[in-house]
Amino acid sequence: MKNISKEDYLSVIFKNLNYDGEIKPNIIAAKLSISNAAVTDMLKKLAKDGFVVYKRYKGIQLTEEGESYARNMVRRHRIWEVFLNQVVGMPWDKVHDEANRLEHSSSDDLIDRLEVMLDYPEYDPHGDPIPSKEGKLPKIKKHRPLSELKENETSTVIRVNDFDESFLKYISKIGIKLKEKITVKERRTFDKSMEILINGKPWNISNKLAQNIFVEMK
Amino acid sequence: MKNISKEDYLSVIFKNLNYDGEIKPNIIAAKLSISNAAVTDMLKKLAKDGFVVYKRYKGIQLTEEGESYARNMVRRHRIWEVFLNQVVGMPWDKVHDEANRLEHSSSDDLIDRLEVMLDYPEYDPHGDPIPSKEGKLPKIKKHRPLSELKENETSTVIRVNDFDESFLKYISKIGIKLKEKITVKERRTFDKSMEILINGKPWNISNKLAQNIFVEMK
DNA sequence: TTAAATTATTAAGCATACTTAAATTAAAAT
DNA sequence: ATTTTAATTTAAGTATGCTTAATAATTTAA
Ligand SMILES: [Mn+2]
Ligand SMILES: [Mn+2]
Ligand SMILES: [Mn+2]
Ligand SMILES: [Mn+2]
Repeated sequence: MKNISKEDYLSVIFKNLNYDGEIKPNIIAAKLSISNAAVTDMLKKLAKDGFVVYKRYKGIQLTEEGESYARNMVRRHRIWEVFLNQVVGMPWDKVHDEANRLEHSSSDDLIDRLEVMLDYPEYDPHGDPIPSKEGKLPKIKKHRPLSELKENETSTVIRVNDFDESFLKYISKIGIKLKEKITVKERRTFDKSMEILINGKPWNISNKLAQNIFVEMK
Repeated sequence: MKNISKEDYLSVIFKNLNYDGEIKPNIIAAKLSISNAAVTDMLKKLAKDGFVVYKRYKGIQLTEEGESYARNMVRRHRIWEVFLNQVVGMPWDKVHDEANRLEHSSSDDLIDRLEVMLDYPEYDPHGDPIPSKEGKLPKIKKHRPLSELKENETSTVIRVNDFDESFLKYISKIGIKLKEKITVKERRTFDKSMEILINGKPWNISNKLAQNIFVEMK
């Protein structure tokens, strides 16, 4: 293939399939910030290429080929993120955007070399699992958004959403990182904001922030 | 800018300017393997963008902005090559193609980080000089193609053309690398092929091969 | 210095990946 | 069950970066 747009469509589809393995066009459009019409267009092409199953007005599915292509894109993305973070020393709030471009520009050979250098990492800097060359995903602990914790519950951060630089920058600043313990001290019904304890220090965070941080579900 | 095509045009123009700082469209077309018509088209766009000076039927020049953009592209390319070769362990015959894609997909910040990691390298794996962030090129020794050496002359390889994988693979195989000494034992007028000595071993090489290897001019 | 060859430009057309607007279908609300 | 809203598709159009064919200008050779 080798087509940045198509690769981005496949990644978005793969990462947003529902429990039936389907996705609706408007979700794709929203994630890619393009019109629904453009998505319809592209879905027809992807179907002709054999990457998706497309029937008008029905949920979109990935074919086996589409899924494996998409999974490989996710692999590329996350291996780049680990590499940029661990080897190049780029902060975790910068690696996602950089990887979003590099993922389309590297040979499988390069990705494999990076993986070896990194000694086969299983998770990216934000806690997302990295598919192996064979397409297998490592197990990831059950988790839920921090926003769902009850008052006085404590849990451990195991994943954060990685697509917004300023979000990551801010949570780093207040001491949130992977494996960090967080306690919810107070939940406010009015705006769902909460007071949390990190390293003994109290912070007020919005519901939207809490929705993008994921903690262990024991 | 951020446009792969335009970046490639600027690189090719920069690397192929004649001594008057000009280049003709057909050279660009040949280097990019596209039609002359496409080049005329794009030159108009690049002129409108302020990157080149374009007057119908005249030699093309880079503006100051165009030159600095192009120089930075060359910098990106060569830093990637060094990184891939030295850090990732990719052989020198593979790094050019990989860098040709990565050069368009990396932030200046990433390039600068790679440069620091590599401790400000001055030459790429093929002996080409790397422009500094400020656009300065390190001095490179005077050199000439191996094909111009006289019989029984010996000289040191300081640069090789990097755009053909099989060429690089072959010359590696027969022991040619940077800083290697080569002696010309015999030159044949018929096809300009020559017998050379590398590490005491004799090899027959074609004129075309010899034209792509550059040795010190003392 | 004229003719021939080469190079450059224009013109028309194509594929890709978008857009907005209008029409159609499906889903949700009453 | 009907209406309203939302999602999807179709249609028409745009910008980009190419193509080939025809034309024009320049360069080279005779
Ligand atoms: Mn990411
Ligand atoms: Mn990530
Ligand atoms: Mn190169
Ligand atoms: Mn090189």
